[in-house]
Amino acid sequence: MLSGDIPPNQTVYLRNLNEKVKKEELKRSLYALCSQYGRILDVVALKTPKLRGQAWVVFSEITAATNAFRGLQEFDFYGKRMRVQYAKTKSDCLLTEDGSSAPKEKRKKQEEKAAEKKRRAEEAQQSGPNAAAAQSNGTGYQASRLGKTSQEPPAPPNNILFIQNLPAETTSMMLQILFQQYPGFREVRMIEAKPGIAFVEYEDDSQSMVAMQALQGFKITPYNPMAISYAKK
DNA sequence: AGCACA
Repeated sequence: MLSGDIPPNQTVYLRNLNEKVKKEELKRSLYALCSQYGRILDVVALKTPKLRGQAWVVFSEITAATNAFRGLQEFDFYGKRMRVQYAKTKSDCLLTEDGSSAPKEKRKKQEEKAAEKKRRAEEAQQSGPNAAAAQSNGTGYQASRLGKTSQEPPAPPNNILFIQNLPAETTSMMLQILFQQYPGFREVRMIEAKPGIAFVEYEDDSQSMVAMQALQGFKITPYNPMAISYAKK
C-alpha cells in the first residue's frame, strides 16, 4: 500500500529535520513556515535521543493540517528534505481544549502541566490568525500601516524588499525559509545593529512583488505582522 | 527511521 496510511489528523508529524537547529529556533521556524497553512495551536519538539529530528505542529483545523501535509512534502528546511505525515494520535493541547476527553491513560502525574498546556493553547488561539494574511492574500493588507510616521512616499517597486516589524529573535535563516518559497529568491540580508528589519532580494521586480503580496502581514510570532515595502535604492 | 506533549 501507499506509504503513509495514517488517517488525517489535526496535527502534522514532521521528520528528517536538521538536528543541529536549536529547539527554540526550530519551533519558531516551524511556526513561521507552517502558519501559512492555518492557525497553529502548538508546536512540539524535543531533543531527546529518540525524538530529535522530529516535531509536531498542531493546527486548529484538520483542513489546515491537510494543506500543510500536501504543501510541505520534501520542503527544503535547513538543508534537509522534510518528511510530513499525520500524527498518529491526538495532541494533548486538543484533548484538554475540546473538553470531550482528557489525556488520562498515559499520564496521571500531571494536572498542573495540563493547566499550563491549556494556558498556552489559549494564548496561541487568541493571537493566531496568521493564515489570514498569507492565505486570503488577495485582501490581506491589514498590517501595512503599522507605526511609521513616514512623510516620505514609499519606494517604487524594485527587486529588493524591505521588511519591518520583525521580532527580535528572527534569524536570516527563518526569513530565508519563508521567502525562498517564491521564485527568483536571491538572498536575505539582516543588519546586526538594526534588529527588526531585513532586506530580501529577488532577481526581478515582478518576483519581489509576488513574494510581497504573499507574505504581507505574515506573522512570524503572533504579535509581529511583518510590514513589507520596497527598499529605497 | 524514530509518534510526544520538558
